[in-house]
Amino acid sequence: MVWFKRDLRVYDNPALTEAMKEGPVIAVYVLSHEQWDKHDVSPAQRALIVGQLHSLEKKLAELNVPLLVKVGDCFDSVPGTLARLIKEYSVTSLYFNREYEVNERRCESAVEQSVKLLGAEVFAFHDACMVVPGSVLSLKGEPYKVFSAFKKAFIAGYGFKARPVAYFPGSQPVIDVSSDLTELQCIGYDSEWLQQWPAGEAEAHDRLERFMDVASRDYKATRDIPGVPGTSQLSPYLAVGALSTTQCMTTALMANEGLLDGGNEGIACWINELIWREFYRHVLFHNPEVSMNQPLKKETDLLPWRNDQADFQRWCDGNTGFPIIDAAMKQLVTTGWMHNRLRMITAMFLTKNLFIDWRLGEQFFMRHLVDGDLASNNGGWQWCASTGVDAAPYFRIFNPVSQSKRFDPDGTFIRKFLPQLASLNAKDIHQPSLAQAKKLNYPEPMVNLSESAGRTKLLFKNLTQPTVPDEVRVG
DNA sequence: TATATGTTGAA
DNA sequence: TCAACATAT
Repeated sequence: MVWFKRDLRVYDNPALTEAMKEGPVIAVYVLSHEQWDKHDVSPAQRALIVGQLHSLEKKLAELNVPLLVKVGDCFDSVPGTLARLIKEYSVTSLYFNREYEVNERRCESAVEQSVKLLGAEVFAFHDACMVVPGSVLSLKGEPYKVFSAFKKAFIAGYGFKARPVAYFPGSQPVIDVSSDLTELQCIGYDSEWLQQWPAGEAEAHDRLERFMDVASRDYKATRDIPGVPGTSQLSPYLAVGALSTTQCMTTALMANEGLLDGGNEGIACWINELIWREFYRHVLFHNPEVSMNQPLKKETDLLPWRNDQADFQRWCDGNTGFPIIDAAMKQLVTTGWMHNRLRMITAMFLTKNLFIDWRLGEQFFMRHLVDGDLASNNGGWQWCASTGVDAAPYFRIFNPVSQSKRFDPDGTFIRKFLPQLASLNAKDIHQPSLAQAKKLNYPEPMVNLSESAGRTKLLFKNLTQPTVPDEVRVG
């Protein structure tokens, strides 16, 4: 039996390939609303998972592998559900790919125990990383805390550490079990999202192929411009496992003469992003705090993060009075996705200008992102909040207006998501005057950027060097 | 994956 | 006047 999780694909799926070597296989997927709620899985991602399960059922059927979808109450019900199936179908061994989040690891251990008690064997594989997490260590045997050092070691070891692409399994003889997705039919989800983010491995592969063309020409120049669709947009497919990072890297390497660094500028730049994803997954593997709402830099939890509901709501709703922020938040809520440059700008604004707890922003993103992934989302937020490993230095605070002028120079992106500002010229659109704002019924800026950034710098500075600030020192 | 501010020197 | 550069946060 193969237990599917966030690896909803038949190509490059080590657990599936290995299981099918040994004998007749049935596939199972267990889901629960409560677990989705607890992990803040967005409606967009729920739809993509449901769609992907339907698509997976068809792909597996071509291999004569039946898929059983079981709906349980929560994580705790997973071992029992699997145990029931193991008894019902006289299963002798369970195959699955590992996950590294704390809850997922606990769940896997519980499953392993209960399966072994039944006398069945367990075979676990790695599919979510390009190299096994825990295998990229410094000479002192410690995990890397700085991306550039991690990248160097990752590249140096890639040749002998990289997980090979799992070969495509041949179909098995027809067995006397048929697919059963009836419990999946009862799962409520909003199928509208599937229009924007169609499910299916074929869709993911198409997008990868199309992107490689664009990447090699324009990625370096356009990847930071939210008004241009210059990024791969593959993250939703990576998040549900319709595609693996190994497949992405293999494709990129083929287009770059096997070079992990250098060669084609655009492709090398994208490979760098794939390594960031890998880095954050390794960081999550080594640091359980990532899965437990705690900062990697412990001392930053002493910062007096504000818990201002009204201000937080304005950020969520895109009513901050800063066009680039507001347009970005509209993009998130309406499309389930936000451009990476904008994720940094909005996160930096929430944490450094509004000084609101990064965890509120992290959760809001998870609740709306179709590509929500704990490791990547938490990594990005802790980078922006300066609470993580290799985080942005606390004094390097983005100015949303400067960023807007630099990365959305003619206001194309702002105009798309804030049509009320469409009439403003390229100069004014980044920061409408009070008169323009009033006329267009657009909110005034909710904070003074330099004052708020200055306060945050001071709070961080006092955290690391606790001294009386100059301003209140006498003499 | 920064920004604000101040200095310098060419025009 | 302003680009180029240095520097502090």
